[in-house]
Amino acid sequence: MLGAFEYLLISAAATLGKDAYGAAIRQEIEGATNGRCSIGALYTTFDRLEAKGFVKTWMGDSTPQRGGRPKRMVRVTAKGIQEAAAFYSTVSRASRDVSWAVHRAAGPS
Amino acid sequence: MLGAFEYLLISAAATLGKDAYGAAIRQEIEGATNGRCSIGALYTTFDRLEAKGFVKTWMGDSTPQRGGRPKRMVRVTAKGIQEAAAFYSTVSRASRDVSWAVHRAAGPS
DNA sequence: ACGATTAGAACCACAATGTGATAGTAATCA
DNA sequence: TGATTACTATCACATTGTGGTTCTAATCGT
Repeated sequence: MLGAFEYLLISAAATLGKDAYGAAIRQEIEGATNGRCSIGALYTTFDRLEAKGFVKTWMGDSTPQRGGRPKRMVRVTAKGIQEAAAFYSTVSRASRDVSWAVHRAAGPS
Repeated sequence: MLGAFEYLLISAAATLGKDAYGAAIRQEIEGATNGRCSIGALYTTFDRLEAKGFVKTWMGDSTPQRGGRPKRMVRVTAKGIQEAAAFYSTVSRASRDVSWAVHRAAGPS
C-alpha cells in the first residue's frame, strides 16, 4: 500500500493538475496538514513514486520570475490514480464505524 | 503523523470496542484491505503505539475454547483517538478536490 | 556589470514504519 | 498423551519519512 505521505503527494499533484510542481505541491500539502511538510520528504518521495510508475516528472521551462529556476513538473499516472484510489477506499472502509469520522448524512430518506 | 497501518490498527480497535484483541483486529483490518494484514506488523505496531500512549493493552483471561490462549486486549486512549482524528481529517482535506474520492452528495436540500 | 536576493531543486545520513518467516504457549479433543 | 487449534511474540530486514544543508538559475538594485 502507499504510505500516508505518498498519498498526500499524489493527491496534491492531482489537485494542482497541470500546475503541479515541487514547491506548489509542498504548499498544497501544508494546507492539508496544518503546515507540516518536510522538504526532504518531498523530493525523495518524488523519486520513489516515479520509480514505481505512480507519477511522471520532468523539468519545465524556467519562468521569467525572480528565482526562476526550472521547475520539476509532476503528472500522476493512471497507475498512480489507481493506487491512490485504493488507499482512499481502504481508509474509508476502516473508518466506517468510527467516532471521529464525520459521515455526512445523505439527506432525509 | 500516524502511519497508514497504525491508523488501520487504531480504527479496527475502536470499531471492535471492548472485544478488541490481536486476532480480531487482524480480521477487521483484512476486511478493510481485501485480505492483507501482515502478522508481523500487528504486534510490533501494538508495542509502538502503546509506547506512544495511543493504545493501552493487557492480557485478558484465557477463554474456555480450543486454543484458548490469553488474548491481548486493546483499548484506544483519548490521545490515540485525537491522533486518529487528525490523520483522518488530513486525508479528507487532501482528498477534497480529487477525482477518486467519492463525495456523497448531501441530499436534496 | 556584479553582488544581493529570491524561487526552487537535490542530496544525504538517519529515524520511523511496515513485513514475512518462524517459533512459542495455553488451551481442548480424542 | 499427543494431535489440533487459537492466539501471541520476536527478529532481521525492506520500505517510508525527515531535517539540515547545499546547489542552481534567474532577477533586482546600483
